[in-house]
Amino acid sequence: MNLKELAHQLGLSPTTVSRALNGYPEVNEATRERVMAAAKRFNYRPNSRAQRLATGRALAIGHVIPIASKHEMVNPVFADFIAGAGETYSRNGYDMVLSVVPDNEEEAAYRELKARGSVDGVIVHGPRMDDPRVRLLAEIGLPFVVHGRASGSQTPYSWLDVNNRRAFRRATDFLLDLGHRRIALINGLEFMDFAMRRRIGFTEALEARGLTPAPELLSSAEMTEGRGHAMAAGMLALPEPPTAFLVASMISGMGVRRAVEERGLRIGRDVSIIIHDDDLSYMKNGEDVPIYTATRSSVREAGRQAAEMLLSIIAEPSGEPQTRLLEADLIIGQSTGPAPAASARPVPAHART
Amino acid sequence: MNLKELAHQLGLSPTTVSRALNGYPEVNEATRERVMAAAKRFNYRPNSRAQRLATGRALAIGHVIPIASKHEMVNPVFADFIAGAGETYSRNGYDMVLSVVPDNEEEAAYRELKARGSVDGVIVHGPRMDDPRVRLLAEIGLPFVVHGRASGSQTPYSWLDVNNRRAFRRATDFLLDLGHRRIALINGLEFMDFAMRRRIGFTEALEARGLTPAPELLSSAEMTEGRGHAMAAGMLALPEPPTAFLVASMISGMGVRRAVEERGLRIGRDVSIIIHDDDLSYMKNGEDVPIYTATRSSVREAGRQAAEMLLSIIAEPSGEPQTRLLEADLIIGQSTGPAPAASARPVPAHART
DNA sequence: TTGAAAGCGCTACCAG
DNA sequence: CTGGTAGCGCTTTCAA
Repeated sequence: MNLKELAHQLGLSPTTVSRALNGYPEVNEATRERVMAAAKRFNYRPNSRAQRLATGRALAIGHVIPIASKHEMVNPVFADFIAGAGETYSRNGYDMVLSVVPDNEEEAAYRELKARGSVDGVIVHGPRMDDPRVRLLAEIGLPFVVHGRASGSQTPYSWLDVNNRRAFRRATDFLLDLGHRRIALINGLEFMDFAMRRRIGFTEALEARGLTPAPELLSSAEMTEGRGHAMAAGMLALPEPPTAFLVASMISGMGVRRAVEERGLRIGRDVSIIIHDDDLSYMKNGEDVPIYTATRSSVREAGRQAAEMLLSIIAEPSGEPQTRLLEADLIIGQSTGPAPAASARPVPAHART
Repeated sequence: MNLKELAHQLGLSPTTVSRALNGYPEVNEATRERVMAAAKRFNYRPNSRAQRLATGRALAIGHVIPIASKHEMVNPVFADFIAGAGETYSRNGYDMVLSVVPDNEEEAAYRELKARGSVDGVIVHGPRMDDPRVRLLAEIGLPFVVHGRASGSQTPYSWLDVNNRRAFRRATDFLLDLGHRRIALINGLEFMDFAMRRRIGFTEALEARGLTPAPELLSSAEMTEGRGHAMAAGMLALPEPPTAFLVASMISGMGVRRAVEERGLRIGRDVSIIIHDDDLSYMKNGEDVPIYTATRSSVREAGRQAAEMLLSIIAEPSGEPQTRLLEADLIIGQSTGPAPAASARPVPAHART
C-alpha cells in the first residue's frame, strides 16, 4: 500500500493525505482523522526511500567505528553508548547507521557519508586532544556532536562529556581517606582526551594533600586485559608496591585483578581496586564496600543525551555549539550482595570533591 | 556534483554516465575511462537516497537489538559480532542499521523495517528454541540469517552458529583430565538455544566417563556479573563445593571470579575456571595455563561470515537456506604472559572430543 | 554504442 | 481547506 493507493481509497489527493499524515495544520480535522484511520486500517507505512529522496534528508545518524587491527576488541563502553543513542533515534524516527572502517580510512568514511548524503549527522567517538575530525567535519559541513572533548581544537564544536577529571579526583580522594598512600593509576593512552583528564584528576587529589605522584605508579597504555595485567604486575613487583589501584576501564581492570590474584594477594584485603566504567569495583580496607565511578548505565544515558543534542542541532543548524558535562556516578554499597541501587547509600562527604 | 552535472561536463547523457559508472557492458571502453576519470576528478559520489529509490533496494542490512530494562547491559559479544558484520557490509557498499527497541516491540520493529523498505535483510541475534522471529520473518518475506539456531522451528531458515555443544564438551573433558570431579556449570538461561546446547555438551562429557552431573552444580540464569556471583557463591558454600567452574560468558565470569576471591580461594590453585567467550580464562591444577574456548575474535569472524551469507541470500533470493557451523577455538598457553597466539601450543589430544 | 524519457513514492509549491 | 504538478537524483526500459 502506497500513498497514491491510500489516497485513491479515500477519494482524496495524495497531497492531502500526505499533509494529514505529517501533521500539517491546514488539513480539516475530520479529514485528518479519516486519513489516520484508513492509514492504520490498511497498515500504511510511507516508503522511507521515497521520503528521504523527496525531503533531501537522510533521517539517519552515523556512527563511524574505526577498527585498528583485525583482532582488537570492541570497547564495551561503546556498545552501551550506542544503545542509549539508539533509543533516542528510534523515538524520533531516525535510523542509526554504523560504519565499521579500518582506522586509516576514517576520514574517507566521513567524506563519503557527507557526499552520498546517507546521514544527517554523526557522533564522534573517542576524541583525542585537538582531534582532526572536528576540523574535518566542520569543513565538510556535516553536523556532529563529540562524545568527549577535543581539547585544543580551534574550531568550536558541540560536545557531551563525563566529568572524568572530577570522577578520578573523587575516587583518588576516597582511597586517600582510607589511608592509602601508594596508589597506582592504570590509565588509558594519554593522547586520548579523557585519559589526560583522568590523570589530571588523579594527580590533583594527591597534590591537594601535599603528596607527589610516584612516577613508577603512573602508567598509560591501551585499555586491554593484557596491558592492564602487565602494568599491574610490574608495579606489584616493585620494592614498594602499591596498596591500591585506580583503573581506567573494565577491560584493563580484569588484567589488574588477574595480576593481583597471581601474586597471591587478596582484593579488598591486601589491595584495593577501583575500576572506572565498570559496574562493580573493589575497594576495601577494613570495610567491605565496592565503589563505582561512572557506571555503565550512565554511559547509556550519555548516549541518549548526545543523540538528543545532535537531533536538535540538525533541526536548528544555525545555533551555537552546545556543550554538556555530566557528573559520573559515585556509588557506595555492599560488595557481597547484588549490585546496589544508586540510592542504596549516600555518597559520603569525603568522597565528594 | 550530481549525475546530470557530471554528464554535462562530459558532453554525455546521464544515461551513459550511469552505465559507465555501474559497469554496464555496452559502453565503449574509451568512454568509460573518460567517465571514470571525470568522476574521480570531480569527486563525484552518487546520491545514495536517489540510488535507493531508483533501484528499489535499501542497500542496508538491519540488526534489531531488543533492550529489556533501561539498565541492562549490552552483551559485549554482540558488539564483536556487529564489528565483524560491519566490515563485510562496508566492503560491499551496504550500510548497517541498528534498531534499538524495547523488547516487547521487537516484532513491530521487523514489520516496520519491511514495510518502510529501509533494509534489504536482517540478522537475528540471540535465538531461543523455536524462536518466533523465524516464522515472522519468513512470513513477511524479509530475508534473514540467524546467528545461532532456533531448534524446533518448523520453518526452514539460514543460520550460522558456533558449535557450542562441542566447545563445552571439550572444555569439560579438559577439566576432567586434570582430575576435577566436582565441576560446576554456570550457564545462561536455558531457553536460549546456545545455552541449551552448552549444557548438553557439559553433561555429555561427564556421562561419557560414567559420571552423573550433580544438580546442585548445574545453574542457569542471566549472564550478568551479579547472577554469576550469586550462583558461584552459593555453590562454594556447599558442604562439597566445586573444584572447577565452567562459565558461559565473560560477564558472569567476572562474578564467579569475585565469588572465588571473596572466599579466600585462589584461582588456578584452589579452583579452576574456564570462561567461554572470553579472551582469557583460568584453568590450572599444578600447571599454570589459561584456556579459551570461543574467543572474542572468533565472534568477530562469525559476524563477518554471517553478513556474507545474508548478502548472498539477498543476491539470490530463490536459493535454499544456507547453514554453517563454526568450531570454537580451544587454546592453551601460559597465563602469566600476554594473550598467546592460537598456535602457541597445540591442543592436547585429551582436549579434543 | 548512445540518448530520451518514464518512472521510483513521496513532498512541497502554487492555484483555486 | 484541497488538488494539480513539478521535482528529488538516479536507474532502466525503449528507440535510434
